[in-house]
Amino acid sequence: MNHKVEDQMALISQLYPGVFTQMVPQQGESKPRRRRKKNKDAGLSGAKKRKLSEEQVNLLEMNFGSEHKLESDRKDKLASELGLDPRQVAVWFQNRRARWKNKKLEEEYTKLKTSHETIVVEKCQLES
DNA sequence: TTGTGTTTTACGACCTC
DNA sequence: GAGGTCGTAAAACACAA
Repeated sequence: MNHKVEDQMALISQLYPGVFTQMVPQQGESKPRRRRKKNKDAGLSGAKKRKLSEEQVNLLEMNFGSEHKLESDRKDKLASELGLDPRQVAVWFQNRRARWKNKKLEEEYTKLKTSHETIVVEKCQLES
């Protein structure tokens, strides 16, 4: 899929070793993850995966805007407001945090890349 | 159409507190 | 143990050819 973030982190850590050591634990010899069983959620009685409505997403976004983490109470309240399973709300927040983190990473990468390019230009000017 | 790339929803494995 | 991240499967969607 999308390897942009990995590329960015590779470049950043090349330029600034140690920057991501806390965010990116070394997974060098990562263990193989087990494949998920297909359509295990028989709880939904064969229901297909459904996109959330615009209204639901809007309310979730509003809540995410005010607080990125979700206490049990707030999760249950939100879920009943949205007519969703609390588990769906929790998953939505997990995925939203992941997207937010990627976005931040991308911004950070752009900033670092720009400043790196500026420095390279300055260096060339000084050398010439 | 349909083949293909991207986004979204959902879950398993593992980690942390 | 509950709830977090990470990696990824699979459905949904967008869209060029």
